[in-house]
Amino acid sequence: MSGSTLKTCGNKKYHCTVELTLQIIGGKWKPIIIYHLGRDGTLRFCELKRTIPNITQKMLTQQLRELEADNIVHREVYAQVPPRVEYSLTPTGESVLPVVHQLCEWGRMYEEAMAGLVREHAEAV
Amino acid sequence: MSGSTLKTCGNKKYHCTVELTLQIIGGKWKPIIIYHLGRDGTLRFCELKRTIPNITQKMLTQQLRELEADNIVHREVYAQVPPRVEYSLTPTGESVLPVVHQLCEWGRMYEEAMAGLVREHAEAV
DNA sequence: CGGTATCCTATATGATACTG
DNA sequence: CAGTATCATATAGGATACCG
Repeated sequence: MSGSTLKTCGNKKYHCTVELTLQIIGGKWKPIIIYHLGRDGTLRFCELKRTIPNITQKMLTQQLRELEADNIVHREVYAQVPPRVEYSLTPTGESVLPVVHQLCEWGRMYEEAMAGLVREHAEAV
Repeated sequence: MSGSTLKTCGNKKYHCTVELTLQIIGGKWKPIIIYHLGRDGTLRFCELKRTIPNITQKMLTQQLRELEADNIVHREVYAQVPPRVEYSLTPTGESVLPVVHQLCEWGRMYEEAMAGLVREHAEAV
């Protein structure tokens, strides 16, 4: 961990594998996208957009393209008018689901723990 | 997950708990710092600095202060000349170790899988 | 030794308008 | 519907110099 030699994987440069993982799933919207694709299996662009209300079209496109380049997400284009594009997780994408869920789970525990500390402090006063 | 209501925990704002977790441990150097404190128990500032060769003094200080504010790291100051400051994980900080390790582990698997894909491709050509 | 302070660059994210 | 293109802003990260 954290040696000074720079490694490469695809387009990513990193020193240790935590960094690599965070470069792949660490974007503001990426874990959310992965989570929903993991839950729903396949979603169209507009469905993802509706599911994640605050995301802009630009960010959704961008993050999906990066996830696709990193072999996390599969993009299936149907030659129709109007166009239909469906997104789903690749096997590699599915392998990262437990990681995303653990991030979620730890955050939930942390949330509660901090709420507890605040309560204790309030009672002490 | 990903509702549009903004939650608050300490100084952090987030929609879902993945975001919260990544705000806490997602900095460029934070997982590395946590990892080393998890392995070594207690480290002085200069020891951390030496252990993470590429980090600047400013970033190390900054990330440590944020981790301290988030109750991940404990900072113990000894009133001496020259000064001596020791850092260690809080119980909350220790609870995040498995998460960091899993990020590490998934990255390692991903690394190998991608190397495998590249090899296959090379053989096919 | 363990920091601050200042300045600067790079990257991430966002708002808005337009398009096949 | 599923995008692009452009412009603007915010935040992260870094180089360097100085300090008790």
